[in-house]
Amino acid sequence: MNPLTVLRPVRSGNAFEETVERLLQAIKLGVVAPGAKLPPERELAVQLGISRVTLREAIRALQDAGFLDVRRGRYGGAFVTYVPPRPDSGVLRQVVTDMGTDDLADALTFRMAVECGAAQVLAAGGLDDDRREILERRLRELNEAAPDDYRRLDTAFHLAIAELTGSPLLAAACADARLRVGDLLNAIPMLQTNIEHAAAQHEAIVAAILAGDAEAARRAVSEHLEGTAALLRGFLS
Amino acid sequence: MNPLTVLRPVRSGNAFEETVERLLQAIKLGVVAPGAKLPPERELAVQLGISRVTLREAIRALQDAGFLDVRRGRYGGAFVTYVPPRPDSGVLRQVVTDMGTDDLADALTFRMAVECGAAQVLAAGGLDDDRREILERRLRELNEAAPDDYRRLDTAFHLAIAELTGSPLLAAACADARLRVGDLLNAIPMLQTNIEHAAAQHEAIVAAILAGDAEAARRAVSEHLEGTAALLRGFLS
DNA sequence: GTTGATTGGGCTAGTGTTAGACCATTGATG
DNA sequence: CATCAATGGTCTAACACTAGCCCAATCAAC
Repeated sequence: MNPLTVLRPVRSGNAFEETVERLLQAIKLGVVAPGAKLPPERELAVQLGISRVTLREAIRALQDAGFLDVRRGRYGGAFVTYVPPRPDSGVLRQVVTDMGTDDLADALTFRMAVECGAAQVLAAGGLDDDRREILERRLRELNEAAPDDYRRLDTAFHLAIAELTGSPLLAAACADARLRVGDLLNAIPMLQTNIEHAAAQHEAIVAAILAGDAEAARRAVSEHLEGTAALLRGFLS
Repeated sequence: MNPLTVLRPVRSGNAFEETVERLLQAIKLGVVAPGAKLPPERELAVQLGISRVTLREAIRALQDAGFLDVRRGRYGGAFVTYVPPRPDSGVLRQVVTDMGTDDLADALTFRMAVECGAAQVLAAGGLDDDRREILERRLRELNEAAPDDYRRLDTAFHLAIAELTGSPLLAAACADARLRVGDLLNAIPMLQTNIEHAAAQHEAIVAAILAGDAEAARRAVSEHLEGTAALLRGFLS
């Protein structure tokens, strides 16, 4: 048992850096849509478990970097100005090289494991009617998505699988995995054939989960993610 | 997409508390065996990404609580004095109620997902000869374990599967999952039939991984963990 | 207009955390 | 028995972070 796995850093950085990273990824992932605003500072600071001062520094950094527009007064707030860049293979190559091959492989492996695990657990555990409906609604919304909303709703769909397991730890792990590949996914050009292919796979995933077939759910997610992973790995060679 | 999943706390507590928790679980899990010592403070502080002062406060707390014996001078250090209590269903009931049913279910679900995911990924990715040997050695050591070493080597075996994927993120997630159920596993009485049953399942897991059968690996881990989970859930009713 | 609720902006005092230096103790080695 | 390397013990100055408070701006409602 490698002690370095257990006795690993208890903190990944200072509170300011972690907060900037979190907010940035929330923005890039579309958790807060362009034009919408973040929760009020006082609320958000509580959610993130940090002081308002630290949160404000992070917001200030994102404002300076052009991701947010902060307005004072009632009905004010921190509004998202960032709009995802048009996917482009040049951008993708840049993002991949920025990330480093080791980190990329790590993130892809991690994502494969936790998302497959979540689908398996959800299928095996069974869903009540409310949860079935949520899952089906997410799928429907994704299928009807306008191109600009596709990434956001795709993320929402995948995260919903983890959230529906009822395990906050698992949901957090899947969210973290998604955050780590967020820039990559945003940079992948969306071809019509890819979208159709993905839609079929999404249907298969939902069908397997609703059928309570853990085996098939795992396999469907695995195949779905393998497509993305293979595409990204292609850029390493 | 639930914003609370993404905009969750960036810190789980202060550095001191997190460090105490980490060290305590490392001790309970047998990462540092009874009678052995922790790495020197200066090294350990770097590994944990904290200052020596904070680390020393944590070590002091564990010393006061009777888990460590700290000795000065060359060949000194912080020696583990803790020895796992004899498993006992009274202790188990206590641990389960202390933990709370929600946290327990969360931890078990999380563990099921990440360990199944790790086995699947490892089987699918294939192993070179060095890694095959490590996996086989862990299994052999576990099968030959004396009763007092069983838990420690069982943890080492399960963690090895995650570590062998080469994904630090995944290894960390599995270690975290294991830490969260560590107290529970330590409190489960080990019956001879259980050990034999577990041994057969461990063999099946390794066989599936070495055969590159992701499907079977996932299923074998799932069945293995389901046994423990069912036993623990029994204590909730 | 005036008001009032909501929101960001800023300040202060106190606590947590860090980096680095230096001291004290121990025990194997010569 | 003197030495010395390794280790825990302690101190300080600087920085990070927090809680709490009040101020300033905005705008819908009246």
